[in-house]
Amino acid sequence: MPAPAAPDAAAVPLARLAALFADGTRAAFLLALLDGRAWTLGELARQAGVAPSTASEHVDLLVAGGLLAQERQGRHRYLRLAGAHTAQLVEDLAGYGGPPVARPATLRASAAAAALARGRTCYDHLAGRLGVALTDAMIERGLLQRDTGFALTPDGVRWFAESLDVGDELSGGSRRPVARPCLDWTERRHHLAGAGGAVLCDRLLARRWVERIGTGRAVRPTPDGVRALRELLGVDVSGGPGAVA
Amino acid sequence: MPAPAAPDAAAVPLARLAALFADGTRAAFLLALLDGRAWTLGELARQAGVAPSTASEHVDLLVAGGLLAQERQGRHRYLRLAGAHTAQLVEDLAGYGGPPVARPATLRASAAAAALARGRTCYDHLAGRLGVALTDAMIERGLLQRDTGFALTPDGVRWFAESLDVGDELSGGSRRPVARPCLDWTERRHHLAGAGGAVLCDRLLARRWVERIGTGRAVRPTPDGVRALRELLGVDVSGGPGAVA
DNA sequence: AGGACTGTTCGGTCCGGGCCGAACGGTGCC
DNA sequence: GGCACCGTTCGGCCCGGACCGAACAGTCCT
Repeated sequence: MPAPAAPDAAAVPLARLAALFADGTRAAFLLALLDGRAWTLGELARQAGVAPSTASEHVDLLVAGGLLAQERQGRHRYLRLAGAHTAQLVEDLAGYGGPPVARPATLRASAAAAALARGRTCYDHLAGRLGVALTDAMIERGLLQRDTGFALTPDGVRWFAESLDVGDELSGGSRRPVARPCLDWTERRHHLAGAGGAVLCDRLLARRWVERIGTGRAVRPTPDGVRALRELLGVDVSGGPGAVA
Repeated sequence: MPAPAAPDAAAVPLARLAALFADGTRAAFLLALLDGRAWTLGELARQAGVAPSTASEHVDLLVAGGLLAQERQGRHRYLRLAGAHTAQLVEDLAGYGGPPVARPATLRASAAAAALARGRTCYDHLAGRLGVALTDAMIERGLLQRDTGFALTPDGVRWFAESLDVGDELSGGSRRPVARPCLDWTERRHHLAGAGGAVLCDRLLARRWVERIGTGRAVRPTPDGVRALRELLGVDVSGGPGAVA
């Protein structure tokens, strides 16, 4: 009946897990990776402002701790969050503001989350159901190939040029891959990232086929956009009943 | 458009928060406090196996970090989690097992959570809807007073003696307070703790008016218990439709 | 008043770990 | 093959912080 003398055995694992977050550099890595992209080690190091050697050690810890998944491609080491569960935990910690202050109206919060699930930007491209729908449509129409990592087909390059007035941005001038898959936390599916994904997002925003909601990452297709995308890709991005205010 | 050179400003606060969890002793404190009781500093120190001076410093950090709330009473320093939001975060971290392995059947998990919300032991007394219902009933019938901190009325002492065969366990022989409020995370309301809460839980279990479900903290009233508690306190603890397997 | 007990402060020790630079190995490109 | 680039390993530095014991302050009980 008195206090159990055995210190809770779960304490050590908890502390070990928390220690992975308890460093500014690692926290910066995790927050950066929250966008769902796979970053290279060098990108992470630059983002956090540390030497590559330092970043390498941090990444080792995060991978060993199960928070990050890695994929080596040639001389690059791509890192991404280990899964949606991990992203959730990062967001929980990052979003913790302390309990005493009035909680931000649960209704508003869940509405905001739903908006993000429908459509949002992920770094510089489109994600959420909108991003996945566009990617699926491009694959279906032979504009995009889904081997290991996405690849734009010749038809795809032509489509970008003719339908979206894209010039030489996709001719490989930059070092950045033209098409790369990006895993979506809400959809748990891949969508188009890379230079192609970025230029797609850029053009859709420029033509006001997609517009930002408020100041955050959430976006939604406009009526014009719904029409145009149905024409161009045969896809319905209206989001179903009740999706647009 | 390239990587933003500014390291995410949220990284430092995140790391600072995580650092509070990133120590075995502090983690043990937080896990112990997860039961919703307010512990004294000495209890926490003994539980975690550290010197009081060490515990004092840890508690300072946790309070300053907003994870713990404190209340000084005489020579005691009572500590409890700062709120339900905090408890949620502790549980999220403690329950993180890594995403790659198959999630433990969400159905089972939510069923277990529901069982805990209905009724459970909280250290040595009853919590959940069951604990709150019993406490409310005792207050309504004048057995318990709710000033600052609970107090057992003379009627309450008599009720314990006559209805539950409680002898001198409540006559202040021990140093422990007879009645103390304990905040419930699922209900966000107070229920009876202290020696009175402990003896109540003890008797109800002994008479098999309440029984444990499996090996954890979850409990449920038995059919006998539902009958007896309706008679003794005029309270319905059947838990509504579908509450009992 | 005295004694028992709870918690705090302070000094001192010690270990872990975050950081860098230098050297090295692997990969891809010309 | 040569060269640029990406990442890793290793040694070394240094700071933060976890811990204890001793001394002290405050509270409660007798």
